[in-house]
Amino acid sequence: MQRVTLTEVAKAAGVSVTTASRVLNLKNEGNQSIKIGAATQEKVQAVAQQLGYQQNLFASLTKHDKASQVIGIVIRDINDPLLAKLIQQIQVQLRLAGYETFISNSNQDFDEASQQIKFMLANYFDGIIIVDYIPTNSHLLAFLQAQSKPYVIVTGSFGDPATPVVRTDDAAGIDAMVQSLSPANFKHFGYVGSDQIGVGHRESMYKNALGYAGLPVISANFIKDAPAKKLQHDLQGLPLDQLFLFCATDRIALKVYTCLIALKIKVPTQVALMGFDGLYDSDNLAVRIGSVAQPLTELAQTSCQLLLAKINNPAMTLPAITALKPTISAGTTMPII
Amino acid sequence: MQRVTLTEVAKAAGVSVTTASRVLNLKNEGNQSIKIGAATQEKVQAVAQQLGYQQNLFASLTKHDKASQVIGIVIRDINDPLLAKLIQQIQVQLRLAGYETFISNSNQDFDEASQQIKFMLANYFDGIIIVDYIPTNSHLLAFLQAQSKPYVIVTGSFGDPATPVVRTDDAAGIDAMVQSLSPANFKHFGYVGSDQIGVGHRESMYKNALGYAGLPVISANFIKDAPAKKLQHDLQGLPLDQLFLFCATDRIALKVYTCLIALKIKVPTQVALMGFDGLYDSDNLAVRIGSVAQPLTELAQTSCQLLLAKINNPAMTLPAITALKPTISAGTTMPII
DNA sequence: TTGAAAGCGATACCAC
DNA sequence: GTGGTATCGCTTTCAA
Repeated sequence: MQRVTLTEVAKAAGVSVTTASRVLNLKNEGNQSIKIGAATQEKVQAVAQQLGYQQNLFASLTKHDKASQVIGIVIRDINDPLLAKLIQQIQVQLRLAGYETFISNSNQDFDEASQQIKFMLANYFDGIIIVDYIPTNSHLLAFLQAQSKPYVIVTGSFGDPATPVVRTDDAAGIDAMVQSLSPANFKHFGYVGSDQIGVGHRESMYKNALGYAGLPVISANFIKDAPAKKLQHDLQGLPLDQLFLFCATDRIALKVYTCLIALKIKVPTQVALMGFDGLYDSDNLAVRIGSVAQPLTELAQTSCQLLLAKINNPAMTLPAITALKPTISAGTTMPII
Repeated sequence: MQRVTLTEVAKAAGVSVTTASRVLNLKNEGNQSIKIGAATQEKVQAVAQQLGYQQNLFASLTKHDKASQVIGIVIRDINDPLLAKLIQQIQVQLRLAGYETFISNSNQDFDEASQQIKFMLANYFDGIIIVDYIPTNSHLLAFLQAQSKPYVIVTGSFGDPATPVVRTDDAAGIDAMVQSLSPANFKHFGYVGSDQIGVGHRESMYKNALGYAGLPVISANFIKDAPAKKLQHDLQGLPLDQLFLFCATDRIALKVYTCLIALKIKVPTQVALMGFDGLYDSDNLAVRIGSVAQPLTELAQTSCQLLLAKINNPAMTLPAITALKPTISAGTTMPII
């Protein structure tokens, strides 16, 4: 692990550490105000290169607590394609603002996440973005609030007034979806749910929206997520004609789709299908699942904007909740809406 | 950003920094050899808590360059579900060994990856794992080799003798797949490829394996990845009877599957389907794509093992290439093999 | 244009 | 048990 230090470079180049430091920083930032002899510069550069000198970022940050230009992201599950997309967008935003990003995956484990967040607090990160955690336990939250480190929570549904949360307005999206339906096209309205965390509330939102729109709800047809065989069996119990099926997530919708096709049910003529998330927007499949699409770009933009604002002005107070509206995309599983 | 320093805690508690440091480290590690007065301990703990003291990890590492117990991972694309799975497994392995993990996503951009790797070199990471990069450009490689920081490359197909690479033996997997086929079941053998990076070589491996097994290759039927409409059209041109289709990836296989179903072709009776990667091993879909499954666990284990070995013994030389064999899983798109 | 020296936050060694 | 002090690698005054 023995790395080459600036002192060694300076010694080898026959200059002082001060000069060596200046030369190397000159290279990095093009600071013109400091002038150094051309010969000295060349010599130091050459020696640094030859010795494989690598600046110790940490040490260079210690004094005058400079910003590190690094943001940490703690993510609930990196295998969730939606979250992966989201952090990619966040990363793009941060890069535009000149920040590097380090991601910490907590793998669905809240204790793990706590530890990682604490780890980031103990580090040189300028700010932290917490993705898709709903801290039911308020211990960590209190801890976070006690620190001066700027942070933002994305997609979690927590609503503590002292906690800046940026999230999707699921209810507004589901309302918009229901309102966009042509009532003449459908006789039945069903739901396929899931036990996945943070998704259950969509069922009642859907029921509410249907009730509000004066559309008939067939609660008997609300079936839970299950293995394919089971799902296929349950689907056969539904009135498979002019049926509108809302699925809690796009993943479920895709599964339902393959089941329906296997049952020789026509989509969207017999059964129309809508998912949630906007996961399959590209042409990766032969079908494009209609969906209430998460406003990923806006989520990313807003959260970054808030975080950066807080970093640049630590005194400011961020809004507790910023809710963003999803957009409706018909895909190929819906008749024209 | 003003964070509370140890000095402030010490001052507030009316003790020396030394004592404060000792108390706080005592808490973290349960070191029994050092004895501190109970009253002092309590006081320091209380003050630290109250002030929201957070250890500056960096500063505590400067001296005697201690290990940070942090490994950095640079990944080509976090949106690639296979890579996401892989790094999750790596993370599990590293956690078992007591290491924290930070992920840097380079988003398919090699320059970005270079920058991130350099950034990690400039940091306190104990080692670096580079996931799925094929450095055609040897500049970065030379740079890496010039540093003393332990590193391992996973899944990249680069074979520089001084570069430790852990990878999947695609050819062995494809050979095994072809050998496992019952020749009586199939008349035709087709391929659906992709322009995706690092995947093209599977076509020739497949052809070789077929040739070696004395099976007929219908090269006319090797079609490229395309939009669903195009793919569907191309598929119709194939002899859709006792046809075995090998797809370069599981994603392509899934797309092909949905196209075939839409064309009312029966899988696996009329067309049998095999993908590559082992991506859809869970019950997320109504179909389980047969696949040459990447040995993810082994890839993770091996790469971590090598990296940790190098960290613990910097003098050792890691093997240039470690190739691991995929396993064949029939899924539901293959007749019993 | 260059260098000496102070200082950043924390730990480790050596006194007391 | 506790505290003073050197030290880590680097940047930043302040002199020269």
